[in-house]
Amino acid sequence: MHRDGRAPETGMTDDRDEMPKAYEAPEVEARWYARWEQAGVFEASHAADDRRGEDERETYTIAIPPPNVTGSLHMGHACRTTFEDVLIRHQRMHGTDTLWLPGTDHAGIATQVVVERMLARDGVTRQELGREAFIERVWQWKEESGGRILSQLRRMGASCDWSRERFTMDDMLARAVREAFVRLYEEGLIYRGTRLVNWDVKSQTVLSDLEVEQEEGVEGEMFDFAYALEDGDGELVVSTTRPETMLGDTAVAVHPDDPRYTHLHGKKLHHPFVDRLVPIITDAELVDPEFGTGAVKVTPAHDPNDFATGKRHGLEEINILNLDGTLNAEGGPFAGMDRFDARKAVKEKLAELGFARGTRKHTMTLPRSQRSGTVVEPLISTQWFVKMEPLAQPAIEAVEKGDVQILPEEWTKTYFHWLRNIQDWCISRQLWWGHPIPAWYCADCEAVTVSRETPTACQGCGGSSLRQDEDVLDTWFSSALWPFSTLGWPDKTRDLERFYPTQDMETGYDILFFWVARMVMMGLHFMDEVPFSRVLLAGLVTDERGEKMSKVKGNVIDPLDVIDGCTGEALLEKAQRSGAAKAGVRYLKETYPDGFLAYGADALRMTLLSYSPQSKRIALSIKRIEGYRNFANKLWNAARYALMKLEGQSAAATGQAPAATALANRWILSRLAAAVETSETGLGAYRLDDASQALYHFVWDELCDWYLELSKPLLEGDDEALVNETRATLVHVLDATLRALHPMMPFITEEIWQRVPRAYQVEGDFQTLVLAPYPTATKDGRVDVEAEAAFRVVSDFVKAARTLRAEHDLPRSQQIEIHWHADEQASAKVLETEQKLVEALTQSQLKRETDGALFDDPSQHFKHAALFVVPGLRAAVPGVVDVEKERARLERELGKIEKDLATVEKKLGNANFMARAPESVVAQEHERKADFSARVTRVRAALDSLG
RNA sequence: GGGCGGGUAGCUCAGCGGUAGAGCGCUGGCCUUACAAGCCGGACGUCGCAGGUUCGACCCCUGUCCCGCCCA
Repeated sequence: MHRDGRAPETGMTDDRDEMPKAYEAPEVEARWYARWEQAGVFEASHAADDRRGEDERETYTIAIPPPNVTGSLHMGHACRTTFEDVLIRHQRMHGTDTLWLPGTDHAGIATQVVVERMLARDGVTRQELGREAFIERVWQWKEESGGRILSQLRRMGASCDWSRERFTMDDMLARAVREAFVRLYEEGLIYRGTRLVNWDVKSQTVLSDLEVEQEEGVEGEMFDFAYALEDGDGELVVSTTRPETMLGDTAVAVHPDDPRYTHLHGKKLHHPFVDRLVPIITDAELVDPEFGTGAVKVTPAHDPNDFATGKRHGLEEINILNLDGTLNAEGGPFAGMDRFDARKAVKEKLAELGFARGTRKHTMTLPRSQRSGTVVEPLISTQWFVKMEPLAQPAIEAVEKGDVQILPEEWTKTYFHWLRNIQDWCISRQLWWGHPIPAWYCADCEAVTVSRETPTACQGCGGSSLRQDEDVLDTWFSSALWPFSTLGWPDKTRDLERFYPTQDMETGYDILFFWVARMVMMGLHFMDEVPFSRVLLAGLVTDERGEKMSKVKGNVIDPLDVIDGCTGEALLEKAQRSGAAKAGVRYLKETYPDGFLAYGADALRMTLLSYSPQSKRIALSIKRIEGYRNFANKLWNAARYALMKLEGQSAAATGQAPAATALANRWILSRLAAAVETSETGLGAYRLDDASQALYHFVWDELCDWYLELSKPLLEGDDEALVNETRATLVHVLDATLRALHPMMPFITEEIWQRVPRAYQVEGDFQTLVLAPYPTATKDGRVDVEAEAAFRVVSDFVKAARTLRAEHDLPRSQQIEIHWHADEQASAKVLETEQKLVEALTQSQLKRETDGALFDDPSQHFKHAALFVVPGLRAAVPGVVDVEKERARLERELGKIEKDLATVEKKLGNANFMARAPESVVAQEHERKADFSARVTRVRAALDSLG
């Protein structure tokens, strides 16, 4: 803050040439996206472009993981969007024809629920409205508010090709879905079957195995009850966590070798509520004699294990449930009751009849619907399935052969494991909103007609009373086709030809099965080619404690809140509105009492990039975002400085490293080369953390902390050639840095770049950084080993002098004299040449001493001198020292060096080490030993001479 | 029960056979005309525990204890 009470200079100005002292992200970011989009710079080549001549550019394509159309941006999206945008922008700047294809997913259940809820407010149910009108209504909703998330992606800076935006319910994609369904059906890979499926009672639809989540560690209750033997002689006690299912019991199983029950084999039990005899069967697979009573009730229609048992023994499957979770007529006296009420009633009734045998606590796993959260009921139903095994095999091979690479690699195992144990995929859903199943049933015969177009006649009997299947397809079925359906498949379009297969698929590991694996299968099946060559899996974004973000916990951080800022009150209000629990609200209040400042999209992007992709968890820390906001400000101010120095001068960036003779200029170009190199390697290997860190470190620690400071004395000098060279270097390094950083921080870099004087042009009329060439280590930087070594002499010297100043409380305002002596010619030369720079950075006058002996007994020659020793150099600052302080300082330093020396000596004294360690390692240790002992000698001499 | 990760500075996390790192936090000094959202310094680690391999282990192997996730 401004402590002198001056008015802040940070206000927005109309004049954009005026750069405010502090960077204002919201103001800048608001301006750029629309300009980019209008100029069409994000668009990939179109068919029309081909006619202008051969477009020989390589292509690079990412199909966006389509977010739910009902959704709004959360941190997971923000994270993926950033990663993808960085990859895309980077490729684009390399001149590649890049396509980032955006769109949304129709999200069957979620969307239907949203619209039903709206209808409920008007007191209407979807059933009252009717199917057609309801779907009409969903479309209307989609048009009005469905695209919110897409505008939020824009706010993140996502450089998608909006001219190719898709929606999984578009006609084009619907056609692809029908085509895929019919083909798979014709190939025998889609079939209709009666199976035990997962039923979501609340949403009233079947779910695939993947949509069922197992809630572990639930405190439940094990209930024991007895079945009376038919012949009236004794009973058999069974246990269950779901007493109501006993109404569907069609057997009780015991282990064939269990001596306790041998006498019961083949006997029958009397069912207390329904008119049925329940046989006692023996089954070694189902029954664990150690568990409970060793007798297991069997309900084939409502439990997967019992279902299998039923098949083995030819048991009757009795469904006791209605689709809404109430008991049907099979429930006898309990018919019509809700499943949970029935559970209670059954227990009570059994107790009444004297069959209850007690309860005990039992920890269990509950299957819950991923969508509605309700407990899923297994029940028997006729549904459509995809036969997975034949599809899975090629998908396994694709990864084995390396046609698809999964990163981080450890996920490969998980991928294989799932595909090798794959179950058939239930794809029908009892919803209204979704792709209708292209199957028709005949009123006159048993035949099913599956067809691309609405059929007029039954394929079986030729009759015309056809009724279409009322179900729709699992949303993931259409998503599985996404990489090619979005490009026009089944037509052989120009885009399909040019952009399929895509290169990278970047998404959260949580949908590796849901989506990634299925896309690989479908891509291989329909296109004969993998849909993408790399799968990049990102971790889960959690709060800073590492806990999953959830509305109830109140720890959801909305990306837009950290981008544009949000007050503490607004934050609390939002959390409460979306159903945060008390503890959640408290957490929020304590953790972010003041809400969030407007950190900007660039800062959020850099933050997300900084986390290692190896980690399964990204514990997002606001402090870290703040750090990158500060980084943006740093960059801004570095630019302000550079542009100020360049104002009115002719220096301009050429897109090429200028010739440089001065050490500082040579050094920064060499560091630039290193930074670009590291960044490029990171980008290529999907180590965006390494890439962003390299540039961050370059900008802050090298460009700002050293180069800009060094440039000050250089630019103030009177050697005109040197001044020009420095200006040229300054403008070039700034320009190259902005280009390097642009994929990560698109907004601020563009804003600055527009003001950088440039002598090169970007193709097209609109001069934008989006299309500027990405820097390379060889063109924009220049590796200069010699300069780096020389620079190390300067920086070691400067740092030692600064430390000395700090330790002796020598204020900056106090000029000091530094007498120095170099033991090596090289160091001496560097210090001589760079004397002015060193003097400027240390606020001192340097005096070279040619006689090294002076430093053997320094106090004889330098009165009250503070001393420092750096590799190859010794120095004394006379007249500043408190003898005791200096002694303490030197002793500390001596201690450190001696410790290092001891370690090295021990190593070199080890015969085994000398005999077996590689030569280079031994040589290195020798070198270190020489260095350490030289320094020890010198510091000792300094200490001794203190007297 | 099977599988996969993780346990490194106060916090969040990199590193992974040859001198333990970053950011934040802590701390001392600075309003130095690019930046106090900053500058110049400093302190802080038996790298979960126990064995083993190796000249040398935070890193490889074995066991073990915690924590998380996925699958049954």
